Amino acid sequence: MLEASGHVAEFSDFMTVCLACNEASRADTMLEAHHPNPDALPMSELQALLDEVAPECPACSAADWSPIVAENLMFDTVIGAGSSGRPAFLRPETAQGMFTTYPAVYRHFRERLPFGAMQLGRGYRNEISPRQGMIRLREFNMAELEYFIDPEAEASHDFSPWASTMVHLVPAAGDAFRSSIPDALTKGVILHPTVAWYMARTYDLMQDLGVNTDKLRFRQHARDEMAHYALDCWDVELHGSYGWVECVGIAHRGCYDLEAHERATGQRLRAWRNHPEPKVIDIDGWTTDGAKAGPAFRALAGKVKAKVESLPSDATFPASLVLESGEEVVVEVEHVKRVQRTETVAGEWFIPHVVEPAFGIDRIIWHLIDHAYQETGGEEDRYVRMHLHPDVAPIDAAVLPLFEKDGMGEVATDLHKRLCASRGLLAVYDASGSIGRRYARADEIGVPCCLTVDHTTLEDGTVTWRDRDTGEQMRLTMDEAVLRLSGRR
RNA sequence: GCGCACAUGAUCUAGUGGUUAUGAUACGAGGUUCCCAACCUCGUUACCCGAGUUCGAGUCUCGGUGUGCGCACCA
Repeated sequence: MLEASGHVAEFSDFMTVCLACNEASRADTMLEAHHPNPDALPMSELQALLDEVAPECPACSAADWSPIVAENLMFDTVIGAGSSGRPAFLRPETAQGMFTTYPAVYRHFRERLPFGAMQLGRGYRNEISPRQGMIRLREFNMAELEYFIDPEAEASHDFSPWASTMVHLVPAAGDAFRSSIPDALTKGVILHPTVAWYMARTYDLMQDLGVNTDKLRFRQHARDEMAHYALDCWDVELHGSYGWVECVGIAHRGCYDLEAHERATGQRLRAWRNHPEPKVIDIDGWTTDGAKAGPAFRALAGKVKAKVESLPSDATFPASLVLESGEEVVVEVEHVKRVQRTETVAGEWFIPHVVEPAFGIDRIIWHLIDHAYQETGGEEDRYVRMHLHPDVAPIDAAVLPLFEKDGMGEVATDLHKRLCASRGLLAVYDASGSIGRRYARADEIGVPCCLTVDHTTLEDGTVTWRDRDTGEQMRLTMDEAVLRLSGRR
């Protein structure tokens, strides 16, 4: 499967080590001046070119290189124990399983395009030196959607909700600019409507998760950067402490993947398209008479048949034919027969195209936190707030009795229990320290609101609702507070 | 992978070849306080791992691991 998808080849770098200083370099990178595209060379040709050119080591200027070794970015492992173990790789992305199960998904969607399959899972890459904390991991989480479409069908996405939403676009050619996504599609900057559609949907998702959209941009892959099969590809980049980081890739992969797997396995990975009107085809030509041609041509019979069937209806026999493989044969009248019939063709099989939005979960979560984290005050009076969107905040509310006496503790405990019993809600109870200290604790971990129980609560059942972001307070009955919080879910 | 640096409670940090290893913050218990990290008392938690040198190593040496930075790498 990984060979079919190109990962075995594509995820390899050809490395060579300088025998003088032990510095490892990529052979193809060093030979860029001597070949138009050394990246595409097979290993043996690259080795020959390296021997011929003998480039200087970028580290020590020697020109004495070890034989080229293929370094694969996939982790290899062994399935099973001892000598019965079979070599295997940890997947570098989740996508491939969705291509190989395409026939089942196609059936599941009752054989009608468009449809999509999604997968959430881990991928593994043998990064040489990961660094950058959660940004480059050897084991990471991703969510990928393979959305299969008919390349000839008119896309009918409704872009009206995004008509006035200006986003930051960095096209492959030309300067960055602000535009709405539908405008960029109309102007031909975004090449495909379905790609534009997922860009728009992704923009909404990022906003709903609490990404600061001023720190979001769409960057189009340049031609030479795009995987060779992709027709168009836009990354969503988020800006944080590491600068602009690719967090989502939305790629139009054409029919590359299904075609590659079909070629590798022989299994049909296609969809059926009816013609608007069934096509009536008159077949008028020749074929071989197997009973006569078979014994006459033996091993060549198949090729003779192909050749004869390619002849026009006015061909005459006997005839001397040159086969595709070069042999010349004489075909007699008795070897052939006329074919004349009418066929009705209702439609055709074709390989769907696929648009793939792929989300780097860890990178997105990291940026949610990066964007939400805010320090105010100075060295002495630093105050930290985590402005997490309420939908992603792990704790929905904090219940704070002003004091744990005169029954306030009991009322607060009851309120806390009520909140936690509400579906999808998680509240914490905190009675230690001054009230300000408890607000600070809650702000620091991003609790969107605090509910404070005081003496008035004992009299009329109202609590103070304090907003994390503004510090503003209002009085609500406990019923209203519970309702409000569960309504957020 | 190469080079350089660093590694002490939950966090930040002081420190020295020699009794019980600083301090602050945080956290817990109690007190106080009627709404934004106040204050008082008490309390819990640490020298990255392994080997070596030494009477004695958290401190010195070597190796390992991890993290950061530079180079390379980043489909």
